[in-house]
Amino acid sequence: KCELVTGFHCKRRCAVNAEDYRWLKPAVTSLVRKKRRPYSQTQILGLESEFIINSYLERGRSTVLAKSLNLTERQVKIWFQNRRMKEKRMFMREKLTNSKI
Amino acid sequence: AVMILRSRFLDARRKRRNFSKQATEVLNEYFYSHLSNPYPSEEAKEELARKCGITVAQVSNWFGNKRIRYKKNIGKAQEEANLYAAKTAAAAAA
DNA sequence: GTCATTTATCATGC
DNA sequence: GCATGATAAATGAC
Repeated sequence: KCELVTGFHCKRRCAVNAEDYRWLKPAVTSLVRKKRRPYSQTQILGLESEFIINSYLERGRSTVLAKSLNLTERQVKIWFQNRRMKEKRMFMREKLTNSKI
Repeated sequence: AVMILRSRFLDARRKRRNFSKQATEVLNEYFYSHLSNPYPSEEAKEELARKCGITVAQVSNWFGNKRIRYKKNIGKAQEEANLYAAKTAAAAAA
């Protein structure tokens, strides 16, 4: 049902529902999706300095951060999720380049 | 310390290099021969990465960019689509 | 929570 | 000057 409803494609998890050429159709979410807005240096710095302390948000911390950085709680939460993925990619890359040398 | 880690990560796109002609050829062949559902499995990605001499992540990046940019053109890229369609047809015939 | 994606943006190649 | 590869926000599946 996943991509029939959402227009999203996730091969690994939804291979059963992979309908031909559906990926060409505009995703339902793209009609409503919030446009990507790059964060300011001030916002990044605030988020990064918090991430240094701990990569997982403490309870209630997102509220404080969001207010001080003029972001929504959801944006702060998602930023930390993406940031953890970034950290993982950086680690994998480091490991890859080291093993090749 | 923050900026050091940051700048080191940004170096990846600062040091960006275009893929080889052969690598692009392999990726395009897969893309246009799976145009109905151009989402290679993890295994297929590894195979493509090995053939192209790039990383799996780079394969994922390429398909992500290819899908969105193909969809944006839709018609302008038909020449390329027909080219690779004919190529795979010729390969199948042989 | 992770993670494969979509989309816009960035930085570079040529 | 755009084409191209990589990254940054944002979404959805699980």
